[in-house]
Amino acid sequence: MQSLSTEDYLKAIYHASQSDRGTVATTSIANKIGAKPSSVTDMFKKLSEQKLVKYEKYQGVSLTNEGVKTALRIVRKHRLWESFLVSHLNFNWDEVHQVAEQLEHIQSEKLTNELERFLDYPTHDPHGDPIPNRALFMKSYNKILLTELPLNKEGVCIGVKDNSPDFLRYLDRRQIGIGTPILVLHRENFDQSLHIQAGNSTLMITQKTAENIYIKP
Amino acid sequence: MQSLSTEDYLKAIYHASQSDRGTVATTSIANKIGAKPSSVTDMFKKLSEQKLVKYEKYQGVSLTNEGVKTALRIVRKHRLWESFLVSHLNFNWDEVHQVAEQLEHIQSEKLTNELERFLDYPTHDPHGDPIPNRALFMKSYNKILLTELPLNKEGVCIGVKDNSPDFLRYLDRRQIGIGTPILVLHRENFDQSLHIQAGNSTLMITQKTAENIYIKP
DNA sequence: TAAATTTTTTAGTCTAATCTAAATTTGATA
DNA sequence: TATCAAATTTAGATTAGACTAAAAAATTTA
Ligand SMILES: [Mn+2]
Ligand SMILES: [Mn+2]
Ligand SMILES: [Mn+2]
Ligand SMILES: [Mn+2]
Repeated sequence: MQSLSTEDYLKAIYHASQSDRGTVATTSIANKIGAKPSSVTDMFKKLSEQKLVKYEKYQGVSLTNEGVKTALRIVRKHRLWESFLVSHLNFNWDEVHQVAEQLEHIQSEKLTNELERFLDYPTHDPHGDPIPNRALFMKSYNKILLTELPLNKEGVCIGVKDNSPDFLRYLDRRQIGIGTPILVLHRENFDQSLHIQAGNSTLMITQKTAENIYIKP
Repeated sequence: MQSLSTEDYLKAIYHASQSDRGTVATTSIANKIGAKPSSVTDMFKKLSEQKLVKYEKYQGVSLTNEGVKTALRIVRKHRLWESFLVSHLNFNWDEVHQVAEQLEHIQSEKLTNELERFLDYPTHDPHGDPIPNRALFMKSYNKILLTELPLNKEGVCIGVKDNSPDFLRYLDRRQIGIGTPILVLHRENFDQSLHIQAGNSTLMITQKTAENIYIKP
């Protein structure tokens, strides 16, 4: 049984190794967790003793199989709770993360599995991220960034890379959400900004926005 | 904002002062919490500094108004979650306490209030205990112990005093639950055991059982 | 490749929450 | 009311998780 803190570290390492592929650096976790690098080093040692990560001084960490499983159990709970908050408790997708950050630590297999059943076995959370099933398996669609969608080829928004409330509320105001059909009408060469059709409306978005939106082509 | 531990102490003090009326002794909390008396003394001092309890050396503690409010906010969450687990997640009433013990610490007013709305503003939890509303007000029925129910006077089970899984499962086997109509057919003078009619079946229960069942006369 | 910079670790400190053992106070008993 | 037992507090130690400051290693730059 892990402490709340070690669970957050494992999850952070898991997410970091998804994007970085391979070993994860001390500072990258320090930034994610909001702790000092020296604290992260301490935790790396602790996790290493528990055989949840492989750690070599100055070389960063990587999750062991057991570490991945533990991380995925947290991710599963996090995303199931986010789904519940949106589907039944009137939360908006920009409000759920903070609360799920706490709920993900509740220890009860029965609770997790019954929640999953109650939600009718959802496969993706409100941000379009895949939810590991009971066996910790998840299938993600193959997806591209909106920056990669060819001109005049219809796509559908299926997720976001940046989960910050600021970005999510910005998308709300632009009426872009999961499921919104999107068409790139024009790509401005000068600054890579895009004119797109999102649902019924035509609008302009910056490159930075486009590279945080996932598209099913 | 309180730590998980201080919240559990406040709740324990609240419950103890409900039954004991007045100040609460160090050992009584030590037993409830499962800690040593010396640890409890330390916590009493901390809570006293935060003005959540009134504490005088060797004289025990009593909650301040602010302490009562804080305790009731925890109790509210505990009982709402218990209700949710039973009504939507297929938990039995003997399984919910342990999980609610964790869920009660989740910090989100919106979550609590939306959960309450989702459950349609329940007034009592699965054990028959009253749920404080948003204003922390709760009205409890007036109730008596089954030991006090007069012979041949119809009553209804509306709660239990002992919430332990052992007792609750025992009641399940006897088909006694919240709402079960109960009639005392005979009281044995020798050992105060009772012959009762519970729902459709007639059965014998000990005094100890009877004094843990609340009845609406 | 040597120097400078950045990253990471070590050493030492702090706080919250716990404990044990010893001292103190209270309250009951003789 | 003096004595004793029980309850409570104090003193001192421990553990997890964090921090700062300084040292060491790795990496980048000149
Ligand atoms: Mn978390
Ligand atoms: Mn999410
Ligand atoms: Mn609790
Ligand atoms: Mn209850």
